[in-house]
Amino acid sequence: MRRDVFQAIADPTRREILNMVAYKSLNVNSVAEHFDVSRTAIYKHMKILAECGLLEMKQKGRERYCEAHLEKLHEVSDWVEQYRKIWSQRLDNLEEYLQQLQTKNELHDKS
Amino acid sequence: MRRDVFQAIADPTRREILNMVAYKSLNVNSVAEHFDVSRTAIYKHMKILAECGLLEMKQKGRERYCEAHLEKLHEVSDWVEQYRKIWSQRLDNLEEYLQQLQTKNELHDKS
DNA sequence: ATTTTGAGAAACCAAAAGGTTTCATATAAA
DNA sequence: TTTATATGAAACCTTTTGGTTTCTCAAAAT
Repeated sequence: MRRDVFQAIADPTRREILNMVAYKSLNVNSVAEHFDVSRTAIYKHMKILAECGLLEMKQKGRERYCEAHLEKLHEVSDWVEQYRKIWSQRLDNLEEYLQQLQTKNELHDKS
Repeated sequence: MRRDVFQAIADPTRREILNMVAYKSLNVNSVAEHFDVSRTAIYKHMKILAECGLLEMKQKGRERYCEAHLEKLHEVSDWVEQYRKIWSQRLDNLEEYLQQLQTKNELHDKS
């Protein structure tokens, strides 16, 4: 049972669940109603999200309200950020190179 | 065969492969050597990365060099960024609230 | 020309993922 | 008190995943 954030967000249904509870807490049933799979299936997705810390379930009477712990996504954020730096740096370099090329051509045209 | 970026990066071996080729291209065998599973297993991981656009395989003689297309990670970057905004905003609000509380207490102490 | 090497494909397998239906239990509502 | 509702757990099933071994093929090296 690998239960890390990367694996948790790999499933599109779980990403959608996360999005639903990102702004306001919802109980299990109201989340499940938005999908056309069984409540139990959705419950299991929510459990996975909870197990890796992306969600917290708070009992309130017989209901259980789920709130997102978005900070947990920092793991993904940090991971992707290192690569974003690389690829945007490369884009910048490319742009600069093209700019230089352009300048050279303009000089050449004038001569 | 769901082949999206989120699913591709869910596997730790694939994340490591991506990291290996992020800075310089490597052929299949030299990537495989760094892991203790079979070359074929690693090859399949690389194929998955290639199929979702995170990797490009370029034939060179009998070797095949793999280069990372990190820009493809923008899908993840964009997705996580929307939530990062939310959670950092919430942290800011909390901090501001605590600051105000502190200020109030100081005024109270002086009276 | 023969052998070695790098890579891809095929067939197969066990475990994990994602789903289902059914049952149990606690709380709320009638 | 009885009934309805929200949730959790169990047993089960199918497909996908991650791995294996074996085979083939083309390019390099001998």
